[in-house]
Amino acid sequence: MTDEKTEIATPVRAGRPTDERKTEAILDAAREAFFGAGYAAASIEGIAEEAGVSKVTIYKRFGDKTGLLEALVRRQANHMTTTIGEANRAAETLEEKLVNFGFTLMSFLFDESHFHFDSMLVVERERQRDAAQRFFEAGPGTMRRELTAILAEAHKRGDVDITQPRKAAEDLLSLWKGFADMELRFGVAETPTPAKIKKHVRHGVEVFLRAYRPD
Amino acid sequence: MTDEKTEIATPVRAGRPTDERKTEAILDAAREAFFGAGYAAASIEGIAEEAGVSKVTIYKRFGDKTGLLEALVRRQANHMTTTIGEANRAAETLEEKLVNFGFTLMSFLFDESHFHFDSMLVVERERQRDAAQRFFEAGPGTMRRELTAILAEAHKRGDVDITQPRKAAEDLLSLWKGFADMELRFGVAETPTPAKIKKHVRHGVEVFLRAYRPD
DNA sequence: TTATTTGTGAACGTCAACGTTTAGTATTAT
DNA sequence: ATAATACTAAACGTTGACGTTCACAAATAA
Repeated sequence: MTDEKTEIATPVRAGRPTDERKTEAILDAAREAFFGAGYAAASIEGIAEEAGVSKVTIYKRFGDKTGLLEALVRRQANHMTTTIGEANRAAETLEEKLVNFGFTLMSFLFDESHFHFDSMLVVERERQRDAAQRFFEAGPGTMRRELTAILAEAHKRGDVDITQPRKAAEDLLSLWKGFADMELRFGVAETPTPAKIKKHVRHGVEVFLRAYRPD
Repeated sequence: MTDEKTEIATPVRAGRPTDERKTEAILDAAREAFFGAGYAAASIEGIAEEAGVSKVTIYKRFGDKTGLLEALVRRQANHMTTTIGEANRAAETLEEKLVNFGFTLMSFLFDESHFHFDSMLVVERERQRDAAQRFFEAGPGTMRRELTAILAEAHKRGDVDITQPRKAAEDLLSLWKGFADMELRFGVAETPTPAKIKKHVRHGVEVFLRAYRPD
């Protein structure tokens, strides 16, 4: 076996190799198009032009329009998973830890591109039920799980008085997401700055800790 | 003036009168179509058929597709305004009052038809900026104003310790809307029953009052 | 160089939807 | 009865988008 040295991910096929940058460009363009206009209103032709790519290339790579959306959802979900992985950092106090967690999370959720994505997926969830649920699992579902663990541990240490950590995690997530989300969704407010997000997250943590303080 | 008896809203024109039930039927059908499929994907032909009405009638009444959407937004906003009017009922304790308010509100927000409407509007808010903002004013905006007033008054009476009633109102609204909203939006949960809504609202009020109790 | 694969551009067929027109029917006031 | 208005069905022109096909250019391994 002389091929022993070749890594797993080396196809070594003849002919012109696929340009992965094109794949990324297509997905980027698809994101903008689907987010801005919604799935139905977005056109493959427009996406191709925006990506600087032939329409045929898109069909070769993704099959059809739903295939493109699915690939996009998968990439976006991965992006979210890694982001959340970074959110759960160590910190001195519980308050600090929660603020860190919340800040990373909300920065992501209030990011323009994710925000539109979220909106689109809601409309499309009937036809893309699997995709929507997978996305929930990668995003809010994981968030809830990790936050629940943090709170359960804090309870054990006596920092807070929480008998239903999962419910409490939902409370905190709700406080964070909060009204700013509604304002954004109806277009009455602009995307919040990092400073504003931090302030908002801190406020949420304060209210939360006041409600769940021990004794 | 022999016409003194005639009410203001009597045009008394010759010819066949317009059938208002058709207008309602069209708007109902439009709601279902726009909500289910999104604005772009919904078809006027489909709406006409669903409403049992000729396509031409829709164009006569609403001009074009955006006109139809605008009329729908207006009706939905009115519906919301009246619903919220009923939400602010008197009650013995503050807790009771808040639970009442929240329950009426959340029943409305979690209603299937409103829920989809909300989602659609988000995607369409770029092209329907006025409509979206008007809707926000009629809905969440009014909610926040009324709840702020309730909380400010409760603070005066010493029932709670709230220095920023508007912010606190947003907190409570956030707690109510909460995680159930996310689950619903991603299609991982069904529309909650009234009993579940009430339980959820009560939980929110408890957490809220614990965070903002005096002393 | 040659075989092989990626990618492009342009054209094509198809379809669904918007919005209009037309000829005719239904319903009302006078 | 007549005039006026609401409404319908069917057809039409137009546009835009999906997805395919084909001939050809580009890039690579052998």
